[in-house]
Amino acid sequence: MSTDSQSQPASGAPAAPHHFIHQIVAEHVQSGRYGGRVGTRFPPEPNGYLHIGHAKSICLNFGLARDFGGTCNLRMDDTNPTREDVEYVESIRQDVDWLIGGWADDILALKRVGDTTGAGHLGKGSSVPLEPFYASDYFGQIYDFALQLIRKGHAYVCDLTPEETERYRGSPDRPGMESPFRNRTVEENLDLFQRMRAGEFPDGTRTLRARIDMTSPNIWLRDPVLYRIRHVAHHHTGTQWCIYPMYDFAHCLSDYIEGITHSVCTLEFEVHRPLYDWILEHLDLPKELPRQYEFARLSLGYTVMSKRKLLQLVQEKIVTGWDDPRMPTISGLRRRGYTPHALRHFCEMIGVTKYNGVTDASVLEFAIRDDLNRRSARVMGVLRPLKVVIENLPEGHEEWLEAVNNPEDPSAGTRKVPFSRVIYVEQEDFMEFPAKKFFRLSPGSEVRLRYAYILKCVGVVKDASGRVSELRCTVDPDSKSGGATAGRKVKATIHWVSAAHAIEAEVRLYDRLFSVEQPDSQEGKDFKSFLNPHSLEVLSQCKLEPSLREAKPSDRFQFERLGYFCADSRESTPGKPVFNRTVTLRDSWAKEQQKS
RNA sequence: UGCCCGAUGGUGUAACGGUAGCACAGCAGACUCUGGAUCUGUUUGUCAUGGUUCAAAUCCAUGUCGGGCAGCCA
Repeated sequence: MSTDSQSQPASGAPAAPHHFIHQIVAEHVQSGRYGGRVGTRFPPEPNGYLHIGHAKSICLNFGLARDFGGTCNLRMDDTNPTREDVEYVESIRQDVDWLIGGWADDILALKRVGDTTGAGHLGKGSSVPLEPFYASDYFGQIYDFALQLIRKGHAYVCDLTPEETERYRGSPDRPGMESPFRNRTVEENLDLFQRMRAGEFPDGTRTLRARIDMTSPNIWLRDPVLYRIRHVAHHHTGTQWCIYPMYDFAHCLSDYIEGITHSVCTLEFEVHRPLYDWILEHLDLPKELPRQYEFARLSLGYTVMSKRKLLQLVQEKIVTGWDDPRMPTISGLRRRGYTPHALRHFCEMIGVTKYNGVTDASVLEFAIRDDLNRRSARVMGVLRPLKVVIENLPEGHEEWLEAVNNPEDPSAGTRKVPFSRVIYVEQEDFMEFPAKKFFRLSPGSEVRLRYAYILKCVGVVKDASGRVSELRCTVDPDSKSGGATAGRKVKATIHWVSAAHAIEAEVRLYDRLFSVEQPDSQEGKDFKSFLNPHSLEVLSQCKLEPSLREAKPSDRFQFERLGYFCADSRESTPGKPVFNRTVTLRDSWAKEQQKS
């Protein structure tokens, strides 16, 4: 199969532009490097939940493997037991499965439970129990590589304290100084390193360091630490180890062990690349070496993307958890009602470069609207009810009107909605003193009730405080949808719900979490001082059409004229639904209002 | 005053020495029983200065601006 045909979407839609990493891989495949094979990996550290920035990396790594008939390993980059946890590995597994499901699940490579060789198996349709790869599965092999480096004179045990190590390292514009322990004999280094492993020394007293160049302009080449002592249990390896390899040492070797060909990471690792190569090149490694390539991480407007900051929001209970629908986490977006398809399309739209830009939040909103418009069933629900009594309808009047489920998809069919003498309409669809260009209800004006009659406002009832509490209206009996004068034009159509038939439900309106586009790059100010106080609004007495009573958790709908909503995956139950607003519909009336 | 990387409309990107294109956003209009969707049109751009070349967003030089690097974090 040609790589070209594989990289074309099946639909015949124009191919996504090939970014620079895609081009590099294409050249390698063409020239037969790595035997024409492509192996990528997605290597999160299990110290937090995945966010939409990880989604970009997932789409990149799985997409590359998919385009070239390769595989992508899901690997836990778990070399620091003090901050990692199984809760996170489970959430990562779930989020990845959800995001790539139906798109690249046959690209996902896992490994046999308990296997530590780095051999992968495709996750889909496997008959043996599989689990993600773990860098910690290679601690044995990585330890042996460390011994090899020592024997070759390329690594030494250093007794400098952390503070001293920092001092000896120098600074970016000033060379470092060599450690007094740099010239120990191979035998002494071997002995000391083995005793480090045996647990003879307390935390922080010794490290294993690469012997490179303390005067290098690249700080990461100034005898970087390869191993540190940590007498703590590891979530995956238990108490087998009290020394743990650093990222730089473990990552390139994990890539090598798994047969990764293209190791794709974000820009901040660019300066680590010489070290990645140095380690692999100073070991006796028979297989072709993996290479590292870097791209710009995603920044998205009106949110933050660092795991540290997201963790802070969770711990300080500013949000309800990692899956709070306002969070940019994959689990939060899922709970908010985002689809995997929309997220993938978003990742395709933003591209892959080495430029650190900020992606406009409207791109994400477009992606989800575009997808939900095609797929979601339309229903009617009134968020802020205003009672309407239709005076020319008899008491007890009831009829069931036909409504279209999805104008974008005729196969979705139709349903019946109940109509009666007392209905609710949206408060904001009525203005006692209509603004310019306001086409909806006002005293004496007419609107179309969606799928029903043309309604005329003939009276306004106010409560003691002067607030409009009820509308008195009449209906044009010939104007029923499909009826004699159904074609009569009125300026607006509004949604409604029959009072007698409505179900009452809680609806949560979400808005951006922050009120400025870049909350974490405001000079001298904490990102939390830019939280949007209106990021969540809970409406408890919304009136919804009765078909929604049995909505199942995670069911998605378009509430006509309002937006897309999704039954909450945690708190919604059939019979008592709770809805989250995923995103509003585009609203040109709101825009019009903002102008004035 | 170290090293590495980057710079194309408001935003994100494409163009690989040969007509600066796409998407989002914006604006204007058409259509519409969702002020949705759809359709049409449209404003706005190669960081600067030199050089190479018949021809430069693209190659070279210098400068400017932005990002990254001094964890026993990843």
